[in-house]
Amino acid sequence: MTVELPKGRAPSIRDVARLAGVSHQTVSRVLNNHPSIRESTRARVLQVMEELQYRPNRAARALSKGRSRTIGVLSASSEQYGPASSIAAIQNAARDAGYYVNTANLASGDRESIEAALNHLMLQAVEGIVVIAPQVRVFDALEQMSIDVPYVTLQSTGRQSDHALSVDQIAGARLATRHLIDLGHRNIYHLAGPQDWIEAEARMRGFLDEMGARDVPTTAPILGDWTADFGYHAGRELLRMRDFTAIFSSNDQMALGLIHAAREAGLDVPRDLSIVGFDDIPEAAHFWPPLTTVRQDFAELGRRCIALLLSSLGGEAEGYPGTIVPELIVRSSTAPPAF
Amino acid sequence: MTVELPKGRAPSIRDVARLAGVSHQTVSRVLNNHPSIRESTRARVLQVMEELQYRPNRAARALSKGRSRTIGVLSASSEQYGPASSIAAIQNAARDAGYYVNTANLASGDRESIEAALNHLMLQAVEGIVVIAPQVRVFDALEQMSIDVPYVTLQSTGRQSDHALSVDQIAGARLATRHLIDLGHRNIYHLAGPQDWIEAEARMRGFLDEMGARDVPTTAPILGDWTADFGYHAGRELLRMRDFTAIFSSNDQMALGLIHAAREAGLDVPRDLSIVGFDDIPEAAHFWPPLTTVRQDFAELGRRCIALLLSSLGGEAEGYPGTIVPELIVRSSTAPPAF
DNA sequence: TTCACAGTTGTGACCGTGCACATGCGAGCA
DNA sequence: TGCTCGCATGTGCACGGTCACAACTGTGAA
Repeated sequence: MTVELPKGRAPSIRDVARLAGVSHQTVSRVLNNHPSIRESTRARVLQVMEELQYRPNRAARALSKGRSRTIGVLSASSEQYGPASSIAAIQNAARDAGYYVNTANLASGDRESIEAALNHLMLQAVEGIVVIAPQVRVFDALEQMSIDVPYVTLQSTGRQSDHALSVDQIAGARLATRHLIDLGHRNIYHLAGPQDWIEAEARMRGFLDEMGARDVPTTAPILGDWTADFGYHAGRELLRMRDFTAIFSSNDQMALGLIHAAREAGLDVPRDLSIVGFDDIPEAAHFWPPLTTVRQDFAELGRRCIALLLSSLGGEAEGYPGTIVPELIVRSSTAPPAF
Repeated sequence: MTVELPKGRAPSIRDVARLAGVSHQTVSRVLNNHPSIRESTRARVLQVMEELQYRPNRAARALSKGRSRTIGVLSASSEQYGPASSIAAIQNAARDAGYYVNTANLASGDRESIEAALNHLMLQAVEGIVVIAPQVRVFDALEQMSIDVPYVTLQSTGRQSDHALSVDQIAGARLATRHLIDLGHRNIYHLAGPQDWIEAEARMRGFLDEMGARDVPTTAPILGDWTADFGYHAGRELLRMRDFTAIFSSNDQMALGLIHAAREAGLDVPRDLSIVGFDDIPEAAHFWPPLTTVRQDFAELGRRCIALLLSSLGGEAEGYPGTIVPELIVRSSTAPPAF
């Protein structure tokens, strides 16, 4: 027996209902696992759904329930390993929780671009926003546009503690700095990330805290842009005066550029110069020399991020997971200073 | 004067209509830039929208028009530079065209995982799908699930020419191979990508074509998994018998691993061993030695991909852009063989 | 004057789903 | 028997847009 298919459109619950000999509401109940459905009825409905290749219409559901089940991700430099990993993890976690994810990329860091991206997300009626970007400016924009969906960022911000995931970037940076100090270094530079990225700020804070705690004098951190190119050029500048024996770089890519510059200047890493990175990208173990760095679990970060956002969406407020502490991975780019 | 806001819900076109003293249909026409609207009416409506902070409801629009304006991206290894760059470009291009993008990540390459991802996308009523994954299996799944939305992949597949973007990966691979042959190498290995990735296959084909055209005998390519780790381990295996003087790696990460293995074995790159990569990731210029590689314009790829998909969606079938030819970037990881 | 016509605006139905409420039915109990 | 109660199911409407069609206006030509 062939079923009569509706002409152009996709089958709706009413089509299913008609063929199963029930009301559309019964079909809806089957879809939503309502308890009071006779088993035989449920089976019949499910069978018709199968025959018709029925798929619920998300737009209709969203319209009727007033909820989009969509989470927005506002991201910058999403082609880099760290952000990309987090985004992937966020998408997986959201999908497991029955949510959809929409990503808006920042063309640049200016207000106009941020507003465009936020508008794009708001037009889709996202229920929450995850920020992976220069958060300071984004937060300003969020407030100024009077956007009232909950938002979350991957790093703690200090001023927005409710929205923050407490990944202890500061502890990670202290770990890296302590490692250098313990090796005997006293003249240590810090190559930081862009100014208003929270990660960059937290890592810088960790560096300064540890240096202060150990009474090691510091120089002003250099603000970079996360790229290997920047690390290379900054390295060339720095190496004009060799008044340091170690550098703590705010991410692995810039560390790679630094190593490149050091080698070009005829220095051996780690004999003449120790370098520590941050992130532990998969390539870091294969740099030459293999990079000592601080491992971040980006995937776990993404998962917790979604957990936090969902609990903030009024869902099951499951116990808030504790702080993630990054881990120092010692490889071969660090050694005691040569005197 | 304060406007009377509707209580809980967001304002709808009917709220705007009431306050502007027009019908809801007139508001709709303003939204859709209908030509026959008196300028004064349009201005009044726009002003009320501004006052009410009105935002159109995407779900309602999608429901009534029967179009979701959403494109799905099916992606694997989306945390790697190449895929991540393409995804970002796709998102930007789609946004510019007024589309939304939803990404589904493949947990693994098995059929179950692919079907779950495709289901996720279909539940959102995506109008088209971009595939950045082991396409062979995904295409099988697409056919078997009788999914009838148009789909596109970043690379030409041979058998699915309608859905393909003709980026000449083969030409890129030939460029790399030719470079090695021209330097004088005759014993060249190829470290390929995973078996059913179209990119991997195309690059392998280019390698074999060029070797054949120059009458250089070849050995069977080694199938890798795109990671630096794999390149490292494959390199250690290969270097047990040093019956080659050059390797063409299917991407830059594996090339990095190869260099690592070569150095550990006491070989100098490029004096004892020449290595060519593929992609030109931003870090490739800072490897040691800086990597000779084939540059792909991932962003352009993403843009054209969306252009193709949109034209396939029946939109403005704008002239199909020509083939992108990758470019060989010669750095310091290649040299004539030492005899 | 009358009519055709273009420009501008309004009316009501419809898209697919979920909710509130109503209804039918059988079991348990006084 | 009559009543209550809980399960299983049905009816009608709301959600916020768009579409088809109707209606009203003013203008120019016959």
